[in-house]
Amino acid sequence: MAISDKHIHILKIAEDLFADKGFDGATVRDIADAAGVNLAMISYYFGSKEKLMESLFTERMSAMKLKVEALIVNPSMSPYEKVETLIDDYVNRVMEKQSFYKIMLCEQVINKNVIVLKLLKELKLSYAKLISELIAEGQRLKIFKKDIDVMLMLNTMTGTATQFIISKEYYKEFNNYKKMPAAEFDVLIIAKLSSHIKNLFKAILGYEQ
Amino acid sequence: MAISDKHIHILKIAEDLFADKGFDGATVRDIADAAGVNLAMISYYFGSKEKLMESLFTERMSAMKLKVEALIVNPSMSPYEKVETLIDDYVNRVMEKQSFYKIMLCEQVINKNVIVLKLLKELKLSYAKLISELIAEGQRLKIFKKDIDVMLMLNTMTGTATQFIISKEYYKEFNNYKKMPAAEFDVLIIAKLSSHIKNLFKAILGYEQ
DNA sequence: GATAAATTCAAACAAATGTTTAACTTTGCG
DNA sequence: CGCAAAGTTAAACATTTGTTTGAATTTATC
Repeated sequence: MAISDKHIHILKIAEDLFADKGFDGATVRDIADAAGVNLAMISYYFGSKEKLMESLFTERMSAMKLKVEALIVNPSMSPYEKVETLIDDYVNRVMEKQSFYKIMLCEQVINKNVIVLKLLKELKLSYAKLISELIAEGQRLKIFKKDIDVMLMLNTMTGTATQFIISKEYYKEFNNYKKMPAAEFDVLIIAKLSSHIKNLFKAILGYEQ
Repeated sequence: MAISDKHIHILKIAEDLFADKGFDGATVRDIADAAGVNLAMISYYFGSKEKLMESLFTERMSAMKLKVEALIVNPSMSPYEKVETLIDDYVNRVMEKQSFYKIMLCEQVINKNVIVLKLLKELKLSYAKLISELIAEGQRLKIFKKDIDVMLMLNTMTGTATQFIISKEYYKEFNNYKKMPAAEFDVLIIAKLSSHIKNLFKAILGYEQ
């Protein structure tokens, strides 16, 4: 199916609503109203609410894979630089696409749509495999420690970042950032999150600057 | 309202269903059927589906608070020991109560029930405050580094653990644990998770054994 | 500008949902 | 026992839900 501007617009609106209310909580009427289109257009364009969700995942996830793959094979970077770049990229992406990462979080818990599930599994495993190779390369070069639990390490990166987006408001309150403009806060927290996770990875991988 | 065995039984069933299908995805009929009670009993016992959820949160969260508080004020432990115990306790609790932690995760994303939201906020902030005092104590004793971002540190603990429970199956597949009995795997992974997080905290807090 | 295809719309549809009702059964207690 | 309270039930209720329909309108093509 060719993707038109209308498709893209509805996907964006649906993304925000799914993130706010969950898949079951956001009704087709909610989405149609927010997108300013007739109720019937959702079925007309996507076939069904389920398929709308699947389109959203296919659309959003296709962009993710390529970037990581390109980074890993880049020959001009050391494993150490690759790890740091990986973290920067990940943190930036999560902060930029908070709605979608919220949806991913819920879908991983709920496990209902088999197509979404398959996409998530594919992404997760291929991601872990790629990073494993990167780590192995660093271990051959004696930059990284032996016996790294790659998935646990990745859990720490994804967990810390996603945990942050769902408790962002508490973070602001606890650290007195309430009056800071949203844009300024985002810049600040991206830097904080990145350096925090890099610090953790340094401990896990055992490298020194 | 006094809590009877029936209350407890329904709560347990509802907990598992909410974790599997989400609050909106699990219907009152689902819960009644799974609990082996008549549909009307849910309203009779709890008032409504929403209040059932609230009861679940009040019930499950009341147990959590006390334990942490008791640990923090314990005078016979050093800050270092307290941190390590805290991690052990947390990892054990998450692994033991996976269903409830899944629900908490989704509810934090979705933010609908104001009472649940209030309980979550209270827990999160009071938790952060308690740990802050513990960290401050360690800093006075020159055991921990200066300038610790307590909430980011806690995000890493909770994020790593919750991320693990939602990607457990991928972890098994990736590390060839598929044939291991579930109980054995749980023991193994609790140990792995604990030592992993302790290692991270060592890097954050800067202490040495 | 005529014709066909694509798009949009209000209305209708059937199924599912949370909740209530009112009758019935069980329990507790003097 | 007698009887009131508590517990249980099947049925009904009013909404809400995702989806479809068939007519109207717009767009594209010749």
